[in-house]
Amino acid sequence: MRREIMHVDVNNAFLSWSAIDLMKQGSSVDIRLIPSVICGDESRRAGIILAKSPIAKAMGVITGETIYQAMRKCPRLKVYPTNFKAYKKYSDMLYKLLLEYTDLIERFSIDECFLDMTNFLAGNTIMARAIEINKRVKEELGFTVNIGISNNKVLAKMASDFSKPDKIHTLYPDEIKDKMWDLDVSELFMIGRKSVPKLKNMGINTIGDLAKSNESFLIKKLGKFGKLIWEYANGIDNSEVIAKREKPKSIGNSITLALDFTNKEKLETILLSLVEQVSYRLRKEKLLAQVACVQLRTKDFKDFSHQSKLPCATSSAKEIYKKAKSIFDEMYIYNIPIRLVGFRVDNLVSEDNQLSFFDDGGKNVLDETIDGLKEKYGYSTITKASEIGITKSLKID
DNA sequence: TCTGGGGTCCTAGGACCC
DNA sequence: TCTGGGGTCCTAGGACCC
Repeated sequence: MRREIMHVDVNNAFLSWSAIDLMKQGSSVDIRLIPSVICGDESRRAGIILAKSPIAKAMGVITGETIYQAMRKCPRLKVYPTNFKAYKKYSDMLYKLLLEYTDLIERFSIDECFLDMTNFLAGNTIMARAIEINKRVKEELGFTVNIGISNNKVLAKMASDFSKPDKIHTLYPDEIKDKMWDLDVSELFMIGRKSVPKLKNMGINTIGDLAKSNESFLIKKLGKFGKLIWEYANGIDNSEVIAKREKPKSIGNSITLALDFTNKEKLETILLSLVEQVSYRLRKEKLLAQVACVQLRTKDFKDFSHQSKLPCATSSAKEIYKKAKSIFDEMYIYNIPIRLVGFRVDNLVSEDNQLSFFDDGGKNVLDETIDGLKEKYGYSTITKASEIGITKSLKID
């Protein structure tokens, strides 16, 4: 059956949302209209550009570069911090509005949704619906969206990426050749930095070249990924719009340190703090972890990670830290400056699945008490000694 | 004063078993 | 002291997305 799929993409989400929020707080400038960027915290060495205004863009500022590079291109640049609380709020407002049009919405990221409209059009055309959504978002929420329309997700997503902002585009199968095949192959969803040179070496420059290339040759060269991108280039995608959020498959946190650390005890303290954060999130999701994974990044940007199975599925900070510490001991190399420490848990299983087999799933009273307080007063209110230690060492050292 | 943080999925190689 | 092939599990690393 032919599906009716829409992809809704907020134009310049972080910058637009920050702009609206700043004005709501009394600012008289609309930062969308001046040379401005949203940027991570430079003092924490996270100073990279996350969004830029049209004027900043015109001056050559690009997403992902450092604030230092951006300032050289555009010295008058106004820099604003991220405000994820506000972003979440506007994202939820958009989602709520979209729910008036269909029950089948997949929140693909904070600023993108897929809508399956197939059984929700009630005699209207999907284009009429898109026009209405576009208008209402602008008028009621104060920002603009691009909407892509087609019969599957990948085509709808490609369509929403055509000219911006505040536009509606279709990309039906009979339009693929005209609208998509002339684009550079790097524009195709899932083709990133590393794949472009590989494809160019094979003489594949445009999406059309990819579509017309030999599928088995691509599979031989790139495996499953080759099949996937060949299908995308030909507009083939049978994946469903998934409305309800599934449980996460892994949970992790990482931190770039304000300074490179070589000291083992300090790194361990940071690791403990990450384990506490991660295990808290794990318990909130009512999940248990079976694998622990420690990630380190050196001063010169070499990443390495080690993982190991936990003796039994657990969400206890103490149990998990025991494993994390032993993994770290085995990885730690004396005197190598470390830039980033990360910790994640993997192979997650649901608490209730597990409890029938193990009496307590490694639960512990201290974790539960702390979680209760965190729920009541917010995450930062109560911290174990290790977390306080962290804040201090990050600031003082 | 180079280069964030949160995820998912895939692959390759080694260990181990039959 | 040398040898095959299949299967599964585990780990490290790397690609992609936003």
